[in-house]
Amino acid sequence: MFSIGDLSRRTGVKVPTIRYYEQMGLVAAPERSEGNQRRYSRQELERLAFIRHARDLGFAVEDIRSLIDLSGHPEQPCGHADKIAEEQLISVREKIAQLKRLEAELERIATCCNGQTVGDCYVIRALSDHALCADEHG
Amino acid sequence: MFSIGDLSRRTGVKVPTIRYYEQMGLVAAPERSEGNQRRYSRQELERLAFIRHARDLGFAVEDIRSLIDLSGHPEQPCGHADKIAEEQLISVREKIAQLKRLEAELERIATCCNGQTVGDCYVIRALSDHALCADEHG
DNA sequence: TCTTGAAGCTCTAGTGACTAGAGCAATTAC
DNA sequence: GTAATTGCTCTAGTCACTAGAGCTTCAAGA
Repeated sequence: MFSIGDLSRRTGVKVPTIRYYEQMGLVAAPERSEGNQRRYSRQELERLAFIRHARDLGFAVEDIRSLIDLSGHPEQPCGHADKIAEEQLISVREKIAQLKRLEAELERIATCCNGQTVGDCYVIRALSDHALCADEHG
Repeated sequence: MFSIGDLSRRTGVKVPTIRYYEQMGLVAAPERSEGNQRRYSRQELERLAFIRHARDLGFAVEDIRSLIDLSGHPEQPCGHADKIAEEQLISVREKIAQLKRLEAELERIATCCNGQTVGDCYVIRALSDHALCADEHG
């Protein structure tokens, strides 16, 4: 049996976060010691590692809930799991595209400032006047 | 003079968000009509457009506060403004790098599933077993 | 002038995914 | 036995909004 601290060290999930996941129903409430401390089995360790891994990949808690539900039914078709992963991939790609637009604009703004004072600072001027932007962002 | 709705239409900032910015002290409390409704001047319109633009570029509200303070002192050196923009650029680049790692991993996971059921679904297996990952992420 | 409907007002609470802190109790190592 | 560490519950804070209730004001047409 593992204490909550053991679980935290083995999965990389912080102790308060584990308790938060329990509150949210992502992990089941575990057994308790005589002194009311949480005691986890290996199965619960694995589930938490699964959650950690999915969070690292950017899945929302609700998606993780679905994936956990699915993994409890290994005989069902996996179209739903594939769909969740694919949508996550699409969402990550959209975020990358948006951030790249920002990067381009910021790069232009941050490197074009040859001014000495705020009065002729390109950063401030560019923010004040959208017309100075190279293209649409946001 | 503009109503809060005029301001919203002209800047693209939603009405509740304008009120929220006022509460946060990002925009000053404007004059009021006899019936207690907000009435904005052109100057306030421009400030809100500045804020909108900076938010679109991903600046945090605290950074925007600094940039606004700076823009009120055009005679001061603009090193601080440049620094804020540069740090924002660095932070955007870090986010892009992290998301690209996720993209690679998700692509591998989402496209490798040739299974029919959850039991042999690569998405579920990859999440359960970090050892299946191509490299470190998260 | 009256009426109607849109727009405005304040206030509270909710979002997501945690994080921080207070004030205790239990466990573990020496 | 004792001291340090770890654990417990509970509340509140983070960020940047967003939603909703219940009310008032405004602008345009009849």
